[in-house]
Amino acid sequence: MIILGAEWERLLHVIHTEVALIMETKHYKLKLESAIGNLAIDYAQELNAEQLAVVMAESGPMLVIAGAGSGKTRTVTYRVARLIECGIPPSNILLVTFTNKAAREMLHRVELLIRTELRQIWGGTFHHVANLLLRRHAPVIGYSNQYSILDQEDAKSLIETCVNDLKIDTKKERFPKGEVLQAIASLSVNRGVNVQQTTDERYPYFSHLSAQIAEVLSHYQRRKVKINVMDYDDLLLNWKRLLSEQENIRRLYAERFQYVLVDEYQDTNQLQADIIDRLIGEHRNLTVVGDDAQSIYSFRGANFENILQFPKRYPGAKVFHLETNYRSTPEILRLANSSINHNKRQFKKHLHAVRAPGRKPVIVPTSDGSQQAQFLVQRILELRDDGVPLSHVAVLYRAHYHSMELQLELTRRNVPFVITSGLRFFEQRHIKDVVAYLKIIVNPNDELSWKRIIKLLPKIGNVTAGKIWALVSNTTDPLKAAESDAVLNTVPKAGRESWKSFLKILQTLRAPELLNQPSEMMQLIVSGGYEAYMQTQFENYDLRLEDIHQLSNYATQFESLERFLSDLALLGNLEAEDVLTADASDEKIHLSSIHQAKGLEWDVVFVIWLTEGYFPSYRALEDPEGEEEERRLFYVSSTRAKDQLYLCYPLMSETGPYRHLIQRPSRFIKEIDEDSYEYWTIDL
DNA sequence: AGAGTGGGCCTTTTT
DNA sequence: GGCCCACTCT
Repeated sequence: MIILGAEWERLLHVIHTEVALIMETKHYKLKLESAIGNLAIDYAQELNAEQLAVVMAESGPMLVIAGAGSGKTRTVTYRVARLIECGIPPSNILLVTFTNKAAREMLHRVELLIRTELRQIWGGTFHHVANLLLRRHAPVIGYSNQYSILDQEDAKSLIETCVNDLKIDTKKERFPKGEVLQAIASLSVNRGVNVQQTTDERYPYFSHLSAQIAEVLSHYQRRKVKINVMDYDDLLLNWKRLLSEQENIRRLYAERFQYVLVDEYQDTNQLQADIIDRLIGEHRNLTVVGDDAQSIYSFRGANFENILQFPKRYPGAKVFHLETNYRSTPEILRLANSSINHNKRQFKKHLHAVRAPGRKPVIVPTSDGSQQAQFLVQRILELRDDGVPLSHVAVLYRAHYHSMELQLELTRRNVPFVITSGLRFFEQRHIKDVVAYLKIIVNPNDELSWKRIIKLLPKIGNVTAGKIWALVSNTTDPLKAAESDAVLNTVPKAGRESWKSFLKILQTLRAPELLNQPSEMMQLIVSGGYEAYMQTQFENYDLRLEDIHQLSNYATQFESLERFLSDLALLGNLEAEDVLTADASDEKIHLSSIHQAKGLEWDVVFVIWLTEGYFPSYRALEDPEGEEEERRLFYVSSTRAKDQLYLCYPLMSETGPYRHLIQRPSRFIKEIDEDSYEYWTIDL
């Protein structure tokens, strides 16, 4: 057999990682109870009976139905601590959570419990773990280890390029936009369903185009491999491929991860469930935790059948229930229960409160959105006078634009607030521009980043950028190729001077002493011309410059450029805030979409725009399962409150898609028990 | 081919 | 109220 160079390297790589993994992994088939006795933690003292049962359970598949506020995090934390106390090495545990922040917090709490540092434990989101694995094994499935990660916007624009390449006439007949195509691709991959079926089910008005759509998407798929990039879905898909196409790799990780815990299981999709199925191998030590009543991500492919059918898919699985709510007053819980009981498809549960009685939730009709905003500000200030700090108050809403009026009013009245905004920090233009420079240093084949930064230069638009890309791609060293005269002559005369200084920056960035110094590199990009560019482009240039400085500061803690870039791509919205701004939450009220409020809690919660069409949203109701999911969303929002809950609905709206109509209160308000709340009428 | 301007359209949720 | 698109001028 003749083995060619690249193939040989791939083999070497596989052998190398296998050996490394075997060295780390041993077989642990402990009976957990055999190790009780010399435990440092007094579990029975610190947990209630329901929680204790979960923590002490033996190996094997188990499902924990954890109601809102029932101490889910606590339970998972103690279970991990206990596994470690029983002798399971941390490196044999995998903890998958919904955000990376959640994983960090849980692991930190475990460290406090067992008084040891836990570096070797693998924890994070599915995407994060996928990235860790793929950085090791990408060559086996046809990528280089230096692949870049596309965010949604990048994915969208690459798909649009594909539509252009295929010369599809988007005018003759209305063809879906990049955003829709990206959503179709994503749903198909995550639900394990083909494009035809996705369009039929979710975009029936594009059904007749599904052959063309499929063509665009397969073009997109090949294109990504060619330029060595993965989008969010590829991370999961390629993780699954690794496990199903490479039996040796699957076996290694099945043996390595002796205990797998998955949090927020109700929001996993088919692809994620498949990955877990393949990963747990023969030992079946899988703990999944979640609450079917809080499944709110079907729009991105989550399938709450995963949690409902878990006992069937894992015969012999034990099912545990955490039904004691420590968070909310009985009044708030009663209202939430009375709403969620209208859902048919769920596990039966009897979530009960242990806290002392408090105030009844309040329903507040207002004449319109601006009166609603005035009421909120007034009530928030009264609460502050009564000793409730602003940081203990949150306003939640179904869609980001519902908060616009309130933001104006808060600003006008000088009430400080933080907002987990629609636009993620890292998706802002100036951040993406600077990061694109770094990306091509790591992955010089990254077409999107190339085009992004050269289009910032004067006299270079789509067309010229395309020509330049054609010249530098398919060369062994695209960064070097950019210095050729052929490229310079492609640039319009008026733009050649700035092109030359651009080349200088590229050269500087590649200097060996800057290798893996993302922070210094960013400073150079800014001083090398980007600052001047920002001054001409943005009226709030100084704020944006400050953002970049903070990011650069954050970058200092990374030992490699590639790690920094992966982290940025996979960091959620909330986490960005924590990472970059120390003072984010002192003495400020919190505005958030309900989705982003998942897992959080506040003393006082206001839910706004509880108006038919807004919440539940008309769009969501188009789907037959939409109403139940919207009701779960309402359940999530009301169970965020500890002491006080206010449900507000304006009767008239001057803005928004359904303006100038008399609005009706949300069905979610009408259907709850009448004596579970009181009404307030507002005079302002 | 790029850059700038005005009219029409649409408002869900995100790793 | 903001964003995208099409159109026009350079």
